[in-house]
Amino acid sequence: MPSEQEMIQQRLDKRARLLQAADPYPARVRRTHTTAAAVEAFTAGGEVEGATEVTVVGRVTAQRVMGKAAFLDLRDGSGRLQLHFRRDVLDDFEHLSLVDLGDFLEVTGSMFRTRTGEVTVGVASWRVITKALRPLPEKWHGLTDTEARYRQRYLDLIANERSREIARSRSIIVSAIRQFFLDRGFLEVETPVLQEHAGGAAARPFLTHHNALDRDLFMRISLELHLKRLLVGGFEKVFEIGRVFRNEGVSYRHNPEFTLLESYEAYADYHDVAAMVEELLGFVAMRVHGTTEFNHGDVSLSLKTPFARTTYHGALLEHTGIDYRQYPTTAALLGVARARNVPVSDGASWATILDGLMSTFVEPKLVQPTFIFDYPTALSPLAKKKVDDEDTVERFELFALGYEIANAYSELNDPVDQRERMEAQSAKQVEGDDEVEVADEDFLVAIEHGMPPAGGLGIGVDRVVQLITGEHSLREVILFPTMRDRGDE
RNA sequence: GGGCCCGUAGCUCAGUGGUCAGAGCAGUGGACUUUUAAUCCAUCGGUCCUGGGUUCGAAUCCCAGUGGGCCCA
Repeated sequence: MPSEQEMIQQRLDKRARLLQAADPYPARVRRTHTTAAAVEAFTAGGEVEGATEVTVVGRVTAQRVMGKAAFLDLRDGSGRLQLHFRRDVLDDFEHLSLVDLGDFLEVTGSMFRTRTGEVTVGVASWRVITKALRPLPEKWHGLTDTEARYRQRYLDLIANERSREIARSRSIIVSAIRQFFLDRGFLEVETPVLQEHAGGAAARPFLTHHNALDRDLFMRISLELHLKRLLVGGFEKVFEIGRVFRNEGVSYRHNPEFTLLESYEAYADYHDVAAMVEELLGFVAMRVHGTTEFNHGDVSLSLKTPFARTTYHGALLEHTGIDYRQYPTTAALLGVARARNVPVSDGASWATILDGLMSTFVEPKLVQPTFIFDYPTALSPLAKKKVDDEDTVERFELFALGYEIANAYSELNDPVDQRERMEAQSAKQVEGDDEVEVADEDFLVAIEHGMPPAGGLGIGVDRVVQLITGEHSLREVILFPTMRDRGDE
């Protein structure tokens, strides 16, 4: 019999023996203090031995048994507290042999300080409130196997304080973002995940099927087109924090589902949005770090306003010497890319090649937060063209630590222009490029009713968490990242 | 997409062609009434990721696959 099975069987036997005395999984437990509050109450009360009675609950994380006495460590959400069991005090002392690391206990007793100085509960009564059947990771080295940490995140959270800290930071970040927008009078909304067309971005969607309607539906790849419908409907400031799904590879940089924030503000333009993004990131950093300047390893990052600003054309010129306007045809630009050893897939469009140059030579250099303004029209079918230059649109992206954090436009609201550009994208799809914007007739009809001028914003929330926590891998900031099949079950 | 590294007990890891694959922690049995990585004695526990191949002999070498990580694009 495999040893893991043996250990489980031993614990099942203990569970059965516990059951003879009392249910080791009671529905109701008593708790007068968290472990942190118990220590606090003891010290606040002048550390008088026997004066502070507490009932605490938590998980057993260590056992030091010495014949007629035992010390156990109990951990709850607030911290850790030592328990002291004595045979001369407890008539059920022998039942401690039925307790394993990982079990949950409810313990009542009075606080004292041991001669080695540790605040401890002298246990007067106790019971098991959850019997665990499987062993936890090793107490000293914990769980380091990356794969196990992702696949069994609960074990990672038990074993690694850093993982708990990232999860807490993420929660603070998301609630800070929400508060930031609510404070500015934005309305938080929820729009459909299941859509007839997966629009608003260029990405492969997931396809699913509605049985009752006998109809194929796509999972959304962005929030954009429905939020814009709400601008048509008269809301002036809306935002959504939502999960989107892109049917692409998995790696430390990409997860097929990720969290996107989008906001739309009527009567604002992309410069207004840029100013708001600066404030937003500073606000979030203050909430987590208490400062806008912090270090990640040897990189010191400043989210202090204002961020650096450059243009798409200027940034590419600066980092590569390439003036892309000199290469207006696909063939010409392809020659430039090949000369620089940038791999280009067959049939790549002019816009795709240009994007490849940017992501190869410019983006990795952008460590401190940097706005890149004014993108080529061909890359941005939903952004408004510049007044004096129809090959360029009012769009910026924000980069930091070498990756994209935010993307924003002065939103295209001319329905005629919008229709032409969506149809041009659809034509590319017919040519075989499956990562293009899809024409959404229902959306076009909506904006034909009139969508006010607006500034729109998209921010990858997972990326913001990476930026603020300094985590290199997306899989560290997503609690349950998508993993491949282990293939053994 | 390409390159490199890794996968051995529940966990953390040794073991680079030669007896029956090891240690620590965890588990089990014993000693121990202020320990805290408790200590001491004894002991159980293995699909060496999977499948092929080379060899008298493979955890170890080779090939393929698979899962993970890192780097490059």
